[in-house]
Amino acid sequence: MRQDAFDVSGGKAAAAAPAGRTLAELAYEKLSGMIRRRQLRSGQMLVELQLAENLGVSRTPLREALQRLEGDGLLGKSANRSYVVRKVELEEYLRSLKVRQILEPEAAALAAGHVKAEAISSARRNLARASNLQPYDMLAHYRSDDEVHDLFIRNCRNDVMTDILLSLRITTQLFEIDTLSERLEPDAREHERILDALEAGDARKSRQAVAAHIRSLYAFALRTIG
Amino acid sequence: MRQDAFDVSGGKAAAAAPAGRTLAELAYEKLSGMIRRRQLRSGQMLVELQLAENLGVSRTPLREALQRLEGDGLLGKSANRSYVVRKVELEEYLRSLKVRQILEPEAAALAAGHVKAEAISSARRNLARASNLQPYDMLAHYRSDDEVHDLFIRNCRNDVMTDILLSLRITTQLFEIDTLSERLEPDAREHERILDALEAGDARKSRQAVAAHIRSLYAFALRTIG
DNA sequence: TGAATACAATTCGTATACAACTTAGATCGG
DNA sequence: CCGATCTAAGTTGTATACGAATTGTATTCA
Repeated sequence: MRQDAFDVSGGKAAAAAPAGRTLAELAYEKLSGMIRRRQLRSGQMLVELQLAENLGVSRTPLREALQRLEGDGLLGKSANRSYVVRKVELEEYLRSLKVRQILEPEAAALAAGHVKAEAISSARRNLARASNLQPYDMLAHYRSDDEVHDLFIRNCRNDVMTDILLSLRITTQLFEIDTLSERLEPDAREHERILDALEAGDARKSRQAVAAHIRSLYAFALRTIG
Repeated sequence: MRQDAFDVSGGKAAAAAPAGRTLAELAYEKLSGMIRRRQLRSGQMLVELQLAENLGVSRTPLREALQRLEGDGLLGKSANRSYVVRKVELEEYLRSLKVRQILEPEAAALAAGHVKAEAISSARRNLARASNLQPYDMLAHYRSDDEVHDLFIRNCRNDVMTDILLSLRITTQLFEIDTLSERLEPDAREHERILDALEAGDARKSRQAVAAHIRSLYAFALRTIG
């Protein structure tokens, strides 16, 4: 009656759950994907009963999913207490970029020399593919972006830093920028430099390449919108 | 029928809620306090029905509170699917210190010159009081610690950074260290240097003082436990 | 015609009942 | 005496019913 990872007190113990995944988890994953794929637009109000019927679950597990999504920063609450897809304004986007500017270069430096060559070449392939897609495909752009940043975010060997950087990327993706296609070319160029540095296992160059990339994002946002 | 901060689509709109605070929020606050005050020990398993009766609410709002607390990192889930008070091991503590070592000095530099003199002197008073308490009072130690760090965490004028640093402090406080009383004297000394730098509005000195403090924490943890 | 008020509909918050599942303990067989 | 299996108790997951509060609309009166 002892658990694996937790030792101290505790009472009797027990359990319960429908075999594999719970409906709440399922709803969470579906909604998370819908938001990221822009099937639910920023600012859109979510009505629980309606959404529940749509997903084929009752309100209880749906609400659990909504609460988790709020915690992740994907949803917010309107004055009505209704959930809404969070809208990230320029100000918050810039602030989160400032934090990323501090952390991500360090993560890249820590990851240098610890990224599998296979993962790097995969990122290179998808980067080239996304760059050449006609017409411009925003989702492919985001996917490639994720893949590159994930390389050092997930390989910096510091779980705490990884979690923080992953959640910061949510903010980034929730920020809707209608001139995003203009970032395709500079992103590709800067990402390649990052991949080169990681591949070489050069911490200093990795740090520098990521720093330059984020500075570039910051300047672009200011120039285009601010 | 338009909300304040959210513009896009949305449907009709509506609302509902028991006047002031909801039971879920109330339960959240109570539990959060109980964990921080160590009334619920790390690793302790929480039984929903039991806890609900204890707090005088039904399982539904209680579960909402538990889910939020899990999102905050205060609770985890055991293999039983039961919630447990999260146990932070040395490894995670050190990792979170590494991240703090990167971010907090920057936060302090950003906050320098923007902290109200009144807040600083209050922190100084409570610091002195906590240092002289006989016998050693862990909770007072933590409270004073919070007050000092909050000074620059909440005044760095970057919400995103503030939220991240606040959640990192949860990890810190969940890490149970039985020789914490030995930190009383060094903490006091280092905190005073931080307060001096903030009071002078000197960004460089603030950054340096915070960096030194966190290095000291790191070294202490390694020396005492590792 | 305009404004104020009453009403109805919609929505979230909460309690509760039930189902699914796990574990502990007892019982039975070898 | 040891092991396996069955049973019962306890816990979480889910559905649903009801209550409370807000908002949009209609109605009425000046």
